[in-house]
Amino acid sequence: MRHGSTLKDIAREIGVHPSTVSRALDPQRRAKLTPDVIEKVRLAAERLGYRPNRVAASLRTSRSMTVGVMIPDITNTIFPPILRGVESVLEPHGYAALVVSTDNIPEREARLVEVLRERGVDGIIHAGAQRLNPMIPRIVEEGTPVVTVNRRVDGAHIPAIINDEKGGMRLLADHLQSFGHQKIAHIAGPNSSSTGQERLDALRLALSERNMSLVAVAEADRYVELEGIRCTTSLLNSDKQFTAIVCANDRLAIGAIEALREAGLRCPEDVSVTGYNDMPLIDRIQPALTTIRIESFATGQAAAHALYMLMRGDEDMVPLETIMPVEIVIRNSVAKSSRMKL
Amino acid sequence: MRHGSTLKDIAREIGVHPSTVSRALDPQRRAKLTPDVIEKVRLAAERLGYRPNRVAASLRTSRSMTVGVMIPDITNTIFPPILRGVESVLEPHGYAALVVSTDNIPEREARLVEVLRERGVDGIIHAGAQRLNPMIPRIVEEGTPVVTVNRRVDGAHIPAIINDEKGGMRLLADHLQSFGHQKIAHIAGPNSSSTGQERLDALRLALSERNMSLVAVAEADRYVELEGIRCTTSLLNSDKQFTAIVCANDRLAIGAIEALREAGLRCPEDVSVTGYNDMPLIDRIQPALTTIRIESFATGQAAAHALYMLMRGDEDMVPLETIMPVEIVIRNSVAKSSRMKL
DNA sequence: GACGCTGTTGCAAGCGATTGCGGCAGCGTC
DNA sequence: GACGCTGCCGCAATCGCTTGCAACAGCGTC
Repeated sequence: MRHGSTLKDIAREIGVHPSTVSRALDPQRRAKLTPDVIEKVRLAAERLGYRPNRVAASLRTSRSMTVGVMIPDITNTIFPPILRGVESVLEPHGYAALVVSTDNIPEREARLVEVLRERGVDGIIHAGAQRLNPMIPRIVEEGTPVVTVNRRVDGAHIPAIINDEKGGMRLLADHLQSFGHQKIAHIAGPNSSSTGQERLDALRLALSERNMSLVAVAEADRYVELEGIRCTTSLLNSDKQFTAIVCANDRLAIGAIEALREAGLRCPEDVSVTGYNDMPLIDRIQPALTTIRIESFATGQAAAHALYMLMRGDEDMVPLETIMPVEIVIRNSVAKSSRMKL
Repeated sequence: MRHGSTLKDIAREIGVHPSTVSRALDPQRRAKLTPDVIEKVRLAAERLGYRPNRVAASLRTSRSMTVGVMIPDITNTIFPPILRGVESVLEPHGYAALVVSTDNIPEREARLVEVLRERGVDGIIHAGAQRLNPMIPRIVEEGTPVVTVNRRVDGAHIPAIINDEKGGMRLLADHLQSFGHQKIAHIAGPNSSSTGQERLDALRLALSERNMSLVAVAEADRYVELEGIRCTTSLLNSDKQFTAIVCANDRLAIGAIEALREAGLRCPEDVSVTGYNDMPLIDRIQPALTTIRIESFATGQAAAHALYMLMRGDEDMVPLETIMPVEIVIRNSVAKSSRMKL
């Protein structure tokens, strides 16, 4: 007796058929009923403490009113705002979110997709960071709407919400150029991640547009400070000359700054460093990091909105790709460099 | 035809009754069947790409194998690890998590509880920060197991997972004392939050045990840097003398350090500051903050474990209160103070 | 007053899985 | 050879809700 009462109870109580109660309780169909009946149902429902059983409704309608949200690691600061964004648009429409962590492990991801589908989610928001995942198109083929964030799926027409990486790198390039930087090094994200590859490409483009040169690239294995340190020392030990390091994300930049310090170099006086994402507290470190702010919350909203359209069947209303604007946040990690030959 | 095939399909395929298929697929009841049948079912299930419909199972068994996780704001860095911890123990048992954000708004919280119960969650983990919430005991009375984290519910016997605030404040007091601090100021969290009140009480106790004195307390309205600044300036403008400020959390401490700087005071040379929680990147600010590390991941695990026991009906196996250990992380925000009269 | 029309409610068939109970083989025992 | 027991499987009800269709009441119209 977990559930106090059912439609049948209410029906018996006021002497109507359960189907009538069902209709009376649904704002959509309610219109077709006598106000008197509606009112009686409402009263009885309240009196009995009726709580609709969505599980039963789901079985009948095969719509669960829940969506799956797949996130590599909620501990990564860019994801919580995305989740909030998703929630903020879906919850008012009556959807709840089943949240799972993939850790970017393909097998785990595959299993979690099963978990979600067994539970009958009406749609999935996939915030994975991996570049290729053949599983996603399969889900779509089987009939579950999917929207991805931060990554495009080649070939399949799956709506993707992505950040304007090109724009971000252009902003950074402009800013660096305005301080006279010409020779840039880059610490790229793992190339298994979509952002890693895309940001590298975007940087290349932005620099070449401005006649600046990308003199060296080091690839991080993971987006962590330690890798930022490793890559920076390897960059420093190479014979390449550069006056600024553009990092694929903020944590890498933190590592870069630390490695520079350990090497006896000052940031930004000797070499400038830029980050990406504008994570919380990144404005409090020394030097405060100049970085690109991405609108994670808005990204989550956009993804949810797109998914909602898909779930309603308005497929043609959702663009295959929506590019979220980014902005540069100028702080103190970029300056003229003592290494520049004037 | 969202779902490819059902138990009935498999049954028809190999000429047995659906109930037999159901049993063959369940590791529990499988034992009672002929290996031959089990194998045929397994094969047919695989061939047809059978995916169990948990919604139907839930309706029948009234167990949804999902739990609700209520979090004030996932954007707050202490919560993501808790969520991961919860997931890490519940997921292996076949549970998925419905995650909702309460924002600490009572009405919203009430509505979300409805949302969760309509969806038939088997249990709820409530990581609220509010102190009193009469709704929680009601849920329990209605038969849904609940475990709270970070807060006790007076009166009701609802298992709570809480951090060892007393221990944390003692560690801080010891550390401060070892540097000669005697007169301590405190920036407390909002008194509507359970941690706010408990940490204040714990600090009081720890200081009195050591013959140190709490000379002033300022209460923050919210756990944000701005409030840390406001409280610190108000503390500074009072006529109280103190050499250290113990803050109820790290963000408040960041504000405190900033306010000190603005007031021309140095941290830690003039006044020491301590934080609480050990949030990410807090070790990178200037000065690196000495704080208390709470084990959020383990807390989530403990909560999930307790809830699991409750859901299994082993109520007597779960303690009403489990206190998670904390540790002090000593960095550079505490030192001897120039304000001490030697 | 009969007819048709409109509008409101009842009917019943499911959605897909679970499960207590009963049936019925097959075997051993006397 | 009959009986009983064990073990495997089938039967059918059920969980609570939705929904196309049928029924029927009430009304207006001729």
